[in-house]
Amino acid sequence: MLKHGILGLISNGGKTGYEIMTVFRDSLNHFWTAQTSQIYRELQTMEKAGWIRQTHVLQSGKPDKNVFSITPEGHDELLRWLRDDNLPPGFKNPFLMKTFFMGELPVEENIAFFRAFRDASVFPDEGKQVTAAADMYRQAVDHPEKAIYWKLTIEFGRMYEKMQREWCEYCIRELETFRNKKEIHKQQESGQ
Amino acid sequence: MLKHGILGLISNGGKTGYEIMTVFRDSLNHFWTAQTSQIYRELQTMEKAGWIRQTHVLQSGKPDKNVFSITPEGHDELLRWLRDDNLPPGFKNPFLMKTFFMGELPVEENIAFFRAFRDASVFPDEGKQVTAAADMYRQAVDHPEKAIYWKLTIEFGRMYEKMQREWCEYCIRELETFRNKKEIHKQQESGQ
DNA sequence: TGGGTCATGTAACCTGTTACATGATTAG
DNA sequence: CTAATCATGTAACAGGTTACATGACCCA
Repeated sequence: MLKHGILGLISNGGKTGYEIMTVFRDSLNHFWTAQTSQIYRELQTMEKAGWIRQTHVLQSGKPDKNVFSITPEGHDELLRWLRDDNLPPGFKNPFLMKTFFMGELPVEENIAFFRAFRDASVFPDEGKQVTAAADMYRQAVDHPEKAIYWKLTIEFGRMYEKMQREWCEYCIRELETFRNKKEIHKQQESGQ
Repeated sequence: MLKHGILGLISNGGKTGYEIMTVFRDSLNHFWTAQTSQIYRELQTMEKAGWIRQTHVLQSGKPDKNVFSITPEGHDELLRWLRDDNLPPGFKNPFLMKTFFMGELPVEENIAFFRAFRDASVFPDEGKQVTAAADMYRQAVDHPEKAIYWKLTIEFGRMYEKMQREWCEYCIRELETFRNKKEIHKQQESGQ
């Protein structure tokens, strides 16, 4: 998957490992992450596979760099992957895992957990996003059709966050009802 | 993470590796997956860590089994994890990755992609869910507080699916508008 | 002179997937 | 008779994280 992300990124112009890392960090961070260590490793295997090709570029005042560009084989692979209706691999959601086993803790603590989760914005911070947006729109001068797809992924992030907040509200309501029922039960017991 | 899921599962009664696998397959499948190979490996390392303890049980008419139960140390670790507000590790969404690079394909193909995605139910099939629900409610006789948390995760799945369908609708609308604009542009050109 | 950016990587480790291997019982 | 269920694992590989290591230039 990361391999295909890299192919997509260099499909409109060669990039260094470092540049690829910055794009992941600044623009794709709301749906994928990648460390330099992994990027350089993937670049090596992709070159062996013939999907990309390396050019050593000498620079003055800066370290030399290795620019990776896509080969025709790499572009074929990119299209093949885009068209392939592979099911996503096993879905993992750590928050739901926690939620599932939360019964081990007091209800009050769980309500606090959901309140904190609701208030914590998971979506990348405004500042970075504005920069990323600026980059995108600069690219869009040449390729307006690229910007639209970026907008679609951003909209997903927004909708996901909204849904998550609503889900937290639902959880809080459910747990409060549950807690209140228990309270009444207790009071009745001690009243007898 | 899987380790903590396993701890949670055996916190209310020892289980075999096989039983743990069936719970992942039947009840937790909407937010986590795990193969037996991984489960048995994790059980080994968890035993070494002192979180769980193994009892060999002889059976007649069935193969012998190894029942794993949680130790006090394991239970401490479960609570520690539940309370730990660790950020989730790098979020990965293959669908958004594809969306981002979809500009490489014709718009018409992309619209078809979103239509297919919208119509494909990612949520586990009804039948299995009913069985899982029955299991949960059977458990709930003893522990009504456990069933509520399961309900919360199910509700997340429902809300997520709904959001995803709405997002697909949004994407289809955006791409149709984009396509229509291009069409008009083309007609104007050929009209000149 | 100290921190940020540009630039490249290695090593060890952990997590997850795929494929393989075995074998008894039970229900249709 | 055959497929499903119960039951246990190993081996190889792929993907991802953390920690470490180096070094020059530029700006404050």
